[in-house]
Amino acid sequence: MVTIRDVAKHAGVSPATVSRVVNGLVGYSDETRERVETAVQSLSYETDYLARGLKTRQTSVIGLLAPMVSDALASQVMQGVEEEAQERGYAVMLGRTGAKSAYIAGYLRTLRTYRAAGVILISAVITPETRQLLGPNVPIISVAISDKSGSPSVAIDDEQAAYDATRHLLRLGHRRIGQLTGDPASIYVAQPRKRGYPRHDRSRLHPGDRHRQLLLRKRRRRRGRTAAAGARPHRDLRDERRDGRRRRQ
Amino acid sequence: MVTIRDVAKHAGVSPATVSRVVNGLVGYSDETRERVETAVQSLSYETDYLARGLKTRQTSVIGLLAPMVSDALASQVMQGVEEEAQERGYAVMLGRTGAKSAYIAGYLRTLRTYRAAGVILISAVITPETRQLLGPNVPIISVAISDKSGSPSVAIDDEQAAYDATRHLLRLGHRRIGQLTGDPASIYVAQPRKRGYPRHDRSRLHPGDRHRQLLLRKRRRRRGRTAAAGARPHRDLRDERRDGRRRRQ
DNA sequence: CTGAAAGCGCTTACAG
DNA sequence: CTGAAAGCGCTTACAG
Repeated sequence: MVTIRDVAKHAGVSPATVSRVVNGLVGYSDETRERVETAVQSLSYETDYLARGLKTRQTSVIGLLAPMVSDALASQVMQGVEEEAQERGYAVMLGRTGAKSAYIAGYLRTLRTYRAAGVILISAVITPETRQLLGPNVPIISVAISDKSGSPSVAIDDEQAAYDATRHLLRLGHRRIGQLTGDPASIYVAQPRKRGYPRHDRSRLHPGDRHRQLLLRKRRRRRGRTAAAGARPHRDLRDERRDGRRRRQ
Repeated sequence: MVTIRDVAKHAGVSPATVSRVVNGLVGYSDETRERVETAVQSLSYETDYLARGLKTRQTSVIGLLAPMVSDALASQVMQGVEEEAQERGYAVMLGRTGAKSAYIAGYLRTLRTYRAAGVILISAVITPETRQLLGPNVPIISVAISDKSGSPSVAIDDEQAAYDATRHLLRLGHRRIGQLTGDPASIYVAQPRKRGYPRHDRSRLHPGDRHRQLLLRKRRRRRGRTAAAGARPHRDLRDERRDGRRRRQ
C-alpha cells in the first residue's frame, strides 16, 4: 500500500507537507504543491481513512437507520441520502431499527466506534438513550418523524396531513371514511393522524362541491345493496356518518 | 473515551493481555480473564474499530453495491444481506453502481481504504477493473448475475428461467407471447433471456395440457376481434405463432 | 514555508 | 501465562 511516506520520499518533502497538500491546508509553496501532486498521481496514492479517522477522531461515514431496508418509504429516503452522501464524499452505513429496539443500540455503538460523522434516523424517535449511545458530538437527524428533543428533523405535519386527506375525501362527497392510523403503541405517527381526522365538521365542507355531492349521492343510491354489504365504518367515524345522513334527509 | 489502557490499569494487567482477552485469544489464566472482563464491564469499554482495523488491515465492513438503492430486487437483497451481516457482527456500507459506471470505481476505492472485509455486487458484472480497484485480498460476491470470472455468485439460470416462463405460458395454451428482455447493451441478463425463449418447439409441449388448450382456443375464437386488435407480436415470436396456427388447421 | 516528533488506540511477534 | 515495544498510516501543534 502506498503511504504518505512514499509520496513524501518521491516528492522530496516531509510527510507533514504531503498531508497539508492532500488536505488542502495552507503552508506550502506552489512548487511544493506541484511536486506533491505529481507524486500522488504517479504513485496513485490514496488516503487511508482508517488512519486519518483514528487521528482526527472523525470519519466520513454517516449512519442511516431505517425500520426495514426494504420498506417502501425508507427505500426512497435511503436512495436520496445515498446520492447526496456520495456527492459530498460521505460513505453510508446501513442499519435497521427493526422490531427489536435492542438492535438499534448495537448499530449506534458501531457507528460511534467507526467515528461516524452523523446519523440519520428514519421513522424512529430519538430517545435520550440514542443520544447517550452516540456520544454528545454526533449530530442526529430524524426523518419522517418530527423530533421534539432538539434535533433537526425532516417530516410532514402528520396531523395536518390526516386533516387534509380527510378533507379531500369530504370534498369528493364521501361520508363513510375509514382511517388506518396504525397501532399507536408501535407507530409513532398514529397519534397525530388520529388527531387530524376528527378536526372536521360540516361547516368546513367546501361549498363549491354541492353539485358533485349530489351526483355521488345518486350513484350511491343506485349501488345501494353493494354499499350496504360493505364493512362497517370505524367507531371513530360515527359522527361523520351521522353528519352525512342528516344532510340527506 | 475508554481505551484498552484504561481497562489494563483497572484490571492490573498489560494492554496486551486485555487485547488477548477481548479478542478471545489464548494465553491467560482464568483469573486474569475474569479481572479483565470485570474491568471491561464496569468501564463499559468498547473496542475502537478504527484502531483495530488500522493494525490488522481489516475491518468488519462489507460493501453492498446495487444499481439503485430503491430498486425492487435490490431492496430485498439488501434487506437480507443486512440481517445476516448484523447477526454476524458486520457493518454494511452502501453504494450505487448506477448509470454512470464511473461511480462504482469511487465506491470500490472507498471500500478498500476502509479495509472492507468483502464486497457484494448486485446486478453488476465483476470486471478486471473491479478486481484491481479492490486489491487482490477482498472477496467479491455477485448477486443476480452469475459470474464467469471465478468469483462466487448467487444467481438464477436466466436462460432456463426464460425457457421455463415461456413454457408455462405455452402450457396454458398461449401462442402469442412477447418477451421483454431489456436492452442487451445495458442489461446484462438480456442475452441469456433471449436465448432461453426460442429453445421451445412443439414437441416440448406438455401432452397433458391438450384439454386446456382446446378450451382456450374456443375462448379465443369468441374474443376474436379483441385479439386481432392486440399488439403485433415481437419478430422473434413468429415461429411460435406459426407453430400455434398450424395446430389449429 | 517546512520538518521532527508525538500520538490516535489497537495488535502481535518477541522475550521471558 | 504475561509484558514491553514496535508499528499500522495518518495529523498537528511546535519550533524554526
